Amino acid sequence: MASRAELKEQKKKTSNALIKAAIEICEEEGYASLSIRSVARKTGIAPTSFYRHFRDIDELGVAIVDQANRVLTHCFQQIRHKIPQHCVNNPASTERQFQSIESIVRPFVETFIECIKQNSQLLCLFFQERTGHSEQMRKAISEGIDNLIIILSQDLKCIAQDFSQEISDVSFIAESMIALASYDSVAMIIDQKVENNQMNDVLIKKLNLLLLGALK
Amino acid sequence: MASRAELKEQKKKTSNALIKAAIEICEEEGYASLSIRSVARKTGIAPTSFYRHFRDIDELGVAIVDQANRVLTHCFQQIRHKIPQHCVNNPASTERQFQSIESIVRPFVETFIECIKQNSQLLCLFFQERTGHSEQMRKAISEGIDNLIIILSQDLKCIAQDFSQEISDVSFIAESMIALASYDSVAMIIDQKVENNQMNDVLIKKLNLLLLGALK
DNA sequence: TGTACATCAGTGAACGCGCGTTCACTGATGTAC
DNA sequence: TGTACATCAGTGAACGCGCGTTCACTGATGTAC
Repeated sequence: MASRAELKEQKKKTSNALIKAAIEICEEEGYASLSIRSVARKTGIAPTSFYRHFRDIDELGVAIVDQANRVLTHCFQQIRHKIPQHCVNNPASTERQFQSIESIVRPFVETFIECIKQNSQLLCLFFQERTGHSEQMRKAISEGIDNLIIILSQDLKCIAQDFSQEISDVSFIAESMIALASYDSVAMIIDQKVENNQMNDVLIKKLNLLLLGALK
Repeated sequence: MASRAELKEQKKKTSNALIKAAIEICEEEGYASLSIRSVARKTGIAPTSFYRHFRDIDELGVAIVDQANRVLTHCFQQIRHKIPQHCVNNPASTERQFQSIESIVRPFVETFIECIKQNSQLLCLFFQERTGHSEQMRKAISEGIDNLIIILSQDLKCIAQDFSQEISDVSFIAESMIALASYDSVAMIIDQKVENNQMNDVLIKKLNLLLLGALK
């Protein structure tokens, strides 16, 4: 019935089930309350079976972070497609400048927030554990965010050329954008304040100001 | 020997000792790992004595947040004293504008980071638990940060007048400043990257850009 | 074709441990009469 | 001045519980000869 390959596939399924159960438990009780027994219980396997998949809870934590990294990388690729490669050629008026900035900020915020909503449990955990207690998770999260900064920086660089102004600190801007976006998003999810558009508008306003200073 | 008043004082001392011990444990193991027994052990009292001071761990958590709020409020009052009440009268040149912004950002960052260093355990916990699992703590922290935003907003308002430009979103700026500052600070403390001045410079750069966009 | 062995996800019993919480108690201080 | 009672921070024994981890096991699949 079950060939060796099918067995391997079954194992992968169980691993994924463990990850999914862990994310749900974290939402309810926080990562620190996550236990081998609780995640095994939720998955429907014996506690001892956990060790067939992960060495300990932190190794499972890193697997969760890896999944979040994949989701976020895909999100930032979507953002790239929605940002115009070149905004305005040497925009003269202040109005045109502001338009140009909106054309970056709005797609960024809307896509990011949408992604957060679609993966609220996963990404909330991701950003919370950036400063959590597990060193392995912190490391994996930090690398993931660095990767996002690189992606976003490239987008900003392209656009910065239009402003005929050197921007050496593009990665600072990208980092600030991600910091502000995640800062607000996590609070939103936890407090269940999913007052959709208001959230978007506030964040857009903040990032507009940031880029206005950076690109002017 | 010990009068009723002295007894009351002694109780206060024990409560403070519990708070201090709790902060230390949180640094080592995180707030979620904090237990009644561990904090009693570190304080040198019986586990059962804990209940003479706090109903449960979360009530102790709120007491810790209260202390952090006092420290931060004092910090922001110091910042107020270091920021010029009026920077430059209708600054004409871009250079003068930039100077004016630096005169806000630099004292803010230097005073804030100094305060974080002086109270690293306490404030790290404060900003980490902003999105933690205890609802009572989240509420107390949120109120504390709102208070800081109000203080900083008033400072910004005074200065904004010099730019002869209406700034309705001053509280957004204040919030962003605090968000970016805490975002970087907590990571710095946890990773023990206390590379003093580099940290300050990066944060000053970020906040300069933010205010440049906001005040220009 | 048959036999012996290897691999491997999953199991159930058992362990020792730290936890939160209860309970009745102590011993010092203050108060009522 | 003496006696009885109230208050209250701190104690130690005891409880039941969930935890991480160990161990020897099962039962199905694949492989060597």
